[in-house]
Amino acid sequence: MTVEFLWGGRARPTRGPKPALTLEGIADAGIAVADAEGLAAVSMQRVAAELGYTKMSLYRYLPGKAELVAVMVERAIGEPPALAEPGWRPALEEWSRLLLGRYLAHPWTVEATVGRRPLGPYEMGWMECALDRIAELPLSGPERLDTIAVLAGHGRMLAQQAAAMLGEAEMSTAIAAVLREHGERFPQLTAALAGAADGGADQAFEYGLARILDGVEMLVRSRS
Amino acid sequence: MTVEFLWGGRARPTRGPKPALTLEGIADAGIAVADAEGLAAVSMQRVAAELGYTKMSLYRYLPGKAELVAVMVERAIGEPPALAEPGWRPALEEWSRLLLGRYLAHPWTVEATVGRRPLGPYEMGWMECALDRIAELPLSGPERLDTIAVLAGHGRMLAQQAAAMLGEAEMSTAIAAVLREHGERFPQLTAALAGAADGGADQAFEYGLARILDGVEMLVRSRS
DNA sequence: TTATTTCTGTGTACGGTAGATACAGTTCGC
DNA sequence: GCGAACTGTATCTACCGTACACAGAAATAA
Repeated sequence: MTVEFLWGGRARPTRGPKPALTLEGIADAGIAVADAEGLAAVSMQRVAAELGYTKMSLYRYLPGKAELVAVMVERAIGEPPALAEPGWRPALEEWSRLLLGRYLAHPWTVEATVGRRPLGPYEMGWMECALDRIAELPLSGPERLDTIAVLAGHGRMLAQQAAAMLGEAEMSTAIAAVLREHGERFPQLTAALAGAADGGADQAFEYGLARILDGVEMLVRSRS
Repeated sequence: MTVEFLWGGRARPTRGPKPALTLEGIADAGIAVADAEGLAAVSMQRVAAELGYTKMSLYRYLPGKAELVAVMVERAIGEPPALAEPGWRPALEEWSRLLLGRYLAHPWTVEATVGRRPLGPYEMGWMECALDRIAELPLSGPERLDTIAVLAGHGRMLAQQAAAMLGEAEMSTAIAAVLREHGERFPQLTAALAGAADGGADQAFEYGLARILDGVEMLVRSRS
């Protein structure tokens, strides 16, 4: 259902009144709501109201809410990039940072893409353009897939973490508040957090990215 | 709100009738529903019906649904393990595999733990016990935190991926079906998937785990 | 031109959700 | 025994997604 909607071309009928809305416009309205108030605030009613129409009119453009969210995700992630960096490692770094940027620009995309769901053309395009840059490495097909999956997962995790801190004061405030009271039960956690207050999320992303790519580079070197 | 509920002790009042339910029993009923039919099937009504009570009676034990899910997650993740393996790397491997096991046993926990939310005692205990095993490494506090965050994120990603394949035939069926039609647009993806059909998720998890820990080991060695 | 067909947006209705509130019954401390 | 405190229940509001019937608009066929 959703997969046909994402991949199938939608032919405009010739008869009848001109449609007042467009699929893209509806999705953009949904994205605006999600950006401002979170994915939970996105309802048919809300999106339709944002456009000045009734919720039922949206069903002329989409089969249901699942498809709305799917299209929103596709447009939020956007077209896959043209990677400028030469060499597989800088290219993967660039790819990872660009993907993180998309996630950070629309933090709700992480929430919207958990669980079983079909991928859209853009999302597949992102995978394709990363795989293209590591095609020549001495890695098997599954290994290449797993490599970019780990990188994408790392970006998702960090975007989620960054979004959690966004509305809050400093670091993951909930943790801090709890540690102030139960710190003695978690000495290592307390100690590790004491040395924080630096770059935060940016630092964390680059640290993980470097470790993952170091690991990939080790494997590649061992096979050359 | 949720954080006080997870961390604050609940004192039983002395007067009045005996409670017919327990918080643990309610959470377990919720877990049973989520295991069998997914997190979406968990509603106050459904959980109460499972116990033979009306939904409003649950509000005597929990402030709301958010707290129910939080308690469900805590019980599903369970007590942090006592890591048997000696040495930091085998210990982290054990920790990662155990965590993945918990996620796989209750796939909805991944879905239930996206976005900003307070951590419970068990979840913090998992972090603590991993941090304890890498406390002596030449890594800064944030680096130690980021290390286990990357590992946890990898486990989450894989559990999610495994859950997506669970109800389906072979590999991520949606991708396969799409590639059958639009394969020429994604040559690298097609090629990479052609060499699959092996261990699948298990293989993918071990691959990523090895790469990440290789990267950490490189960093540790470079500082010794 | 008129009639017909097809599509648009809307109004209504239904079953589901979370939760507030008011209430009747039970059980303890005094 | 009595009153206070607590239990579970019934009722109510406010949403949610969406199925369906319908009036009006636009393009085609007559």
